[in-house]
Amino acid sequence: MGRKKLEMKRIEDKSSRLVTFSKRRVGLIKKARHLSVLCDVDVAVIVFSARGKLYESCTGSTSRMEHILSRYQKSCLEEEVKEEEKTFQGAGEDLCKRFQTCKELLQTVDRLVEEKNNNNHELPLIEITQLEEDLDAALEQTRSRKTQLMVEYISTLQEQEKKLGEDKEQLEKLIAASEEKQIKEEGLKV
Amino acid sequence: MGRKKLEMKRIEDKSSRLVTFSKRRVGLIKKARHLSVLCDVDVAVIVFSARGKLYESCTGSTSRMEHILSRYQKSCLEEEVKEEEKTFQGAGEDLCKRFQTCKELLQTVDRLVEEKNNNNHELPLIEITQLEEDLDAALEQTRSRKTQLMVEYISTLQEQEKKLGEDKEQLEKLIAASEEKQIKEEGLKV
DNA sequence: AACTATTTATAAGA
DNA sequence: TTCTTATAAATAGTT
Repeated sequence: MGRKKLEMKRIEDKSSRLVTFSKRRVGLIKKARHLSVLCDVDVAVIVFSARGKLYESCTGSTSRMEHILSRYQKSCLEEEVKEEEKTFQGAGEDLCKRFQTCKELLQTVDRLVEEKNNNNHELPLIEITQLEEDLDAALEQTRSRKTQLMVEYISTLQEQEKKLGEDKEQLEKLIAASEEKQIKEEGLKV
Repeated sequence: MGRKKLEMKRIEDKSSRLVTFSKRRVGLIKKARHLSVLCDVDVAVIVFSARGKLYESCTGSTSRMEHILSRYQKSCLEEEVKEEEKTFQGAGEDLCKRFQTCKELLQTVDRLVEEKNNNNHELPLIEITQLEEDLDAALEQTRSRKTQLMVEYISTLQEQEKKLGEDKEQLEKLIAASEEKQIKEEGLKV
């Protein structure tokens, strides 16, 4: 749309490329807004310039990028589940597929944690502590098994400790009694 | 761009709105692709129709929505940190700010976990187990403190158990010896 | 930043 | 939907 038709390939002249980027980026975001307003739909646009600068636009009912991205991820998960249900129907295979979905959730979590770590190389101790505590809370539903095993183990050990303690007491009494007896007997002998 | 200039507001006629949605959606994604190709940049477009259907486009170096969204979130976090560093300079306040950033990460994790839970109301046991194990792995760096305390506690108990076991053995020997002595003495007496 | 010749997108109609 | 076409919008190259 201009004096000359452009080939659909990277514009080699840097200056032209930057100018075109500026113009078309604005144009794209404008078009996104129009689509959103005219058709009453949610639209998000994310652009990263060659130098990594972020340009974003989010229009529609929420106008919050965070929200539309959350909706996007949810939508993808739902789509996956549908696909899985279509393609696989055996119980075992279905399980494997659901498992994969979990895997992907975990990859996202992994990524978040990793990015967090990369951003703040030296988290203060207090923050690490808080992070740990809060993550613990978030995981409460799923991570109970391992903790439970440990608790059970502790409980077993505590019982053994108690039992051994009682045994020890009894044995000490026996020894005391035995010694008393010996003393008496020795006393008698003397 | 057509026979008539449109007002920039929701198209009330449903049929027209749907047709326009279809046309402009395709147009928007085409423009996104052109921007990406011509200027050699990464572009993502997400559209949700009024009925919740997802249309997406991701063009550029990665062409993976997952990747550009991860980059987006990273970029946002970096921006936040910058803003914080600009606005706050006291050590205490800085800590509070970083803490908030952590909070937001955790909210995202919370949301993911919650959404996952909402999507699959009845996760199979095997899957819960895997989910828990993998989340555990993802958290390894941050959640060690609590586990460590438990491990230390177990270790203490184990030591006590061992010590008590040894004590018990010794006491039993003493009793045995004592009894032997008694028997001898009783034997002598008889 | 503006301008303007062209190309592109698309609203309405078939 | 799909195609056609008149017209609006976007924009490439120029200033």
